[in-house]
Amino acid sequence: MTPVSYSTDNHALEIPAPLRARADYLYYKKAQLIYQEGSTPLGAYFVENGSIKIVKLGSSGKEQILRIATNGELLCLSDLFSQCRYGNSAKTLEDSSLLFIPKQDFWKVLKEDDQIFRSLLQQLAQNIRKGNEKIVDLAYKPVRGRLAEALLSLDSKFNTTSREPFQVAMTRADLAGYVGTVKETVNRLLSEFRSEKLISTQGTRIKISDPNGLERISRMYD
Amino acid sequence: MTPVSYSTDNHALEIPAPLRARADYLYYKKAQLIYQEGSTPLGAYFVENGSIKIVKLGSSGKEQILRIATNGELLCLSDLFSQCRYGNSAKTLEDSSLLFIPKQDFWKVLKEDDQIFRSLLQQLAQNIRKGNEKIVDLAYKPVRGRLAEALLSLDSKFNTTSREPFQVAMTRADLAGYVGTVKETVNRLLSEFRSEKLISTQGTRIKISDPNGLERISRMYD
DNA sequence: CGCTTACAATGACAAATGTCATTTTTGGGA
DNA sequence: TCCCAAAAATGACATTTGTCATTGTAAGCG
Repeated sequence: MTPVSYSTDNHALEIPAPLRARADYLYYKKAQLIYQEGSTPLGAYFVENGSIKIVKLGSSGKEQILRIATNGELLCLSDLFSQCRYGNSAKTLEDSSLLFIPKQDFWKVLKEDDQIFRSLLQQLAQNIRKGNEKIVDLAYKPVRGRLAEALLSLDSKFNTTSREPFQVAMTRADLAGYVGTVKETVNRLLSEFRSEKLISTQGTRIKISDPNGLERISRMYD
Repeated sequence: MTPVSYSTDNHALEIPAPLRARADYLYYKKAQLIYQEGSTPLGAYFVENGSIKIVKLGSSGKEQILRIATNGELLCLSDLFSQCRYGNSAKTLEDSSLLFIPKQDFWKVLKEDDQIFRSLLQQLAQNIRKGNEKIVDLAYKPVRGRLAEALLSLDSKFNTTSREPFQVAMTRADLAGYVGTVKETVNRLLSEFRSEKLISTQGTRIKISDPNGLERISRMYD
């Protein structure tokens, strides 16, 4: 089995065998806290299965979702490198299983296997790049555009294979946290999108009917 | 009342000798482009002297300042790690001198000197952390709060030693790009701050009269 | 020394978005 | 199946912020 072919995107990352070998399995139920901002990192977490939101609390307790990690992704890498306390928290969006590798073992593997080290660095650099794009979007793209973009990116992140309706374990409040707004605004804009035939919704589920239309809205302000 | 202590890091980072040994000296005049988003990284840049803005273009050509690098800081580290094109551009804010280390030499040193590697990783992790804080601020803190915060952090970044009036080579447009707004809004808010006796201005210069007041405004929305 | 250009400052206005309050819908257990 | 709590949806309203237009000011250069 050939390991490590980390493409620049987030589809089906493989967890390197040497790390997997030293890992413990952890199971979390939906909406559980994995680690919390301010506490001390004890090791690295890989997402084996499920989805995790990486969040940071903003003004008056609103949570901003920094990113969403799915299968194969590594959490809290930068915190391990920085030797500091956690700079953010991680919570499950749905029932999930993770791999946990204690700090020492983690560093040991990285020391021994330059290949893995490099690929993790690349994952880190990729996160930075995404983060920078998020900054620019937040600074200059209106909520409407950000929401359109978010729907597309979430859809591609979660509906990798199936053509099923967009189904994510995210409430409107989560969506708001992801986009950087409040849930009322999300609802209002989703209503607009609905009447513009860009999406349809049934309960929590959101189905994208016109990806090109959303794409256009998202790019309208670039 | 607890004394104000905004941002405690950046005391004079030293450029590691092994890197310095292999570096070329580059001199840039004010407002010059050092590298541009989309082009291929050839090596690493250290700021020897001066100040650099790391920017990314947003909607309708507005530029968002991702961070400002001063003495001892390394530019474009994540781009070197990611093996991708530059994800942002760097421009001087004032006449500056930089050290340039070609990619190969850079990696060589990192391979040989674990100490340096670690410290650069830490610098990178620190940037990520700052970036995440920027994301949360942009998402949830009003411009007024962000501007107050920016004035304090810029003051501490540039006026490390002297008690001189805040003097940065930044126009109001730069300030707007740093905070994530437009220059008119910056001007309006600076006027407010002025009439609230928090700052005073003479031309481009901004002097902070009441750091605690600004601090309070900045934290008002946390 | 004045000219010219870039920048700062301000006002009027419209649009986007947040807040608060209320109603409707949904989905999971008793 | 019904009921209830949680979530979605919507409306009214205030505020913040961006846009456009104009004026005032400062700084560099011949």
